[in-house]
Amino acid sequence: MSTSHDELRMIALAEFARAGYAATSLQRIAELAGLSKASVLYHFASKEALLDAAIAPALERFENMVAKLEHSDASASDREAFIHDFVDLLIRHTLEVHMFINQAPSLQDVPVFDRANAIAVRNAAYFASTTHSALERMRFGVALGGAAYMMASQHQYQLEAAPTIDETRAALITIVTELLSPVAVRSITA
Amino acid sequence: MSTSHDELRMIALAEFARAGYAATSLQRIAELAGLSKASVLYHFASKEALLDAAIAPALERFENMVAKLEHSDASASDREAFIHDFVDLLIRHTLEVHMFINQAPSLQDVPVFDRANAIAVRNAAYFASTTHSALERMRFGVALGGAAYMMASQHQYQLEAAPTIDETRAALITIVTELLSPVAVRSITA
DNA sequence: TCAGAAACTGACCGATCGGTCAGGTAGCGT
DNA sequence: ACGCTACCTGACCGATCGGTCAGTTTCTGA
Repeated sequence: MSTSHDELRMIALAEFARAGYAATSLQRIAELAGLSKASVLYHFASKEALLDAAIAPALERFENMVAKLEHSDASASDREAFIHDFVDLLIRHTLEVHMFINQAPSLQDVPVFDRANAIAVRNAAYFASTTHSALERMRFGVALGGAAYMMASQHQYQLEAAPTIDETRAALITIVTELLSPVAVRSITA
Repeated sequence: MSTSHDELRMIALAEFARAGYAATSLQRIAELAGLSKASVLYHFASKEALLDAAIAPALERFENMVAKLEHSDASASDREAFIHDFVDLLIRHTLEVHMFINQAPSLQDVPVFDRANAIAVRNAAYFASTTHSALERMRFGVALGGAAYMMASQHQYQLEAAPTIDETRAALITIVTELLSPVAVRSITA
């Protein structure tokens, strides 16, 4: 039925992520979909509504993850489960993550990005609350931010051999687990 | 003499970083500087030239760092020196880093961002060449990307106690050093 | 003092933006 | 065959964009 509707959502997401929300015109999306600009605005009330529809599903998933984490008993297995969910989110919603990493600050006035920012902050606040060490907090930030940035920007750094999805997933889980281990014994060789 | 010139460069950098290059109009920059739009274009031939002037210094510094690293003998002390330089760059040129992290993909057609991307890729290529492990490569990416993302986005995650510059520097150096240690012994507690 | 350079400005240009609207067209249940 | 609805369109709107230009003010060095 609403194939155009879904198609537009997917096209818009890809183009918003590739070229940026502000730099992507409705005209451009219409061309990519083989429609007129007026048709795009028939399916979505505004450009902002289109953005909302494009990233809301991933956003809700992230919201649920954080909510689950906040209501957990802070056990190691809960944290482990979160890491798996988080990495899975990065892999399955790379475009949305790309958008958030690369455009969130510029789009503070767009409501759906406000929501995304709020959840990211809640997530950061949860991890920050589990330690009093500034170093530890920074480690959390580098872990989650770095993993997200890595997925979002992977393509522009890939030289030859691109790792498979499974390799990527395994590596990210390993690295994030290392950095998020609250009292890990870390032996560093200079 | 050219106080307006430098002032415009700094204002533009701050606003480009805060709101995004595409979303920042020359009119807006002119207002912030207390000048007319035409005056802005008197000092800089175009909006793009203004962007170039704003981020070129940081870019050249990064270029020199990578060049030095490439011509080093790959000793541990060279890598250590690079890490210090890199973290220092993140701290001293936070706005430019912010711009690169958050807007590089959207601005591929702007020459100066092409240059920045090219250097980042060269940097990634150097570290990738020092190992055959996909996990190790990913660790490098998370370390450098995560540290940069952390500095660029720190402010939106800061809840109450903001760490001092020195704390931030020390923490970042520690974390990046850990992740970049090629054959580090890593003991992880589950 | 005065000429020329540097700094600055308002008015204007074509292009493009997001969004509106009146109307056309295709499919479908009856 | 009919009417209703969903889908789609070209033409148009006001606003804003980056950039140009002719002309004015301000600064400066001889």
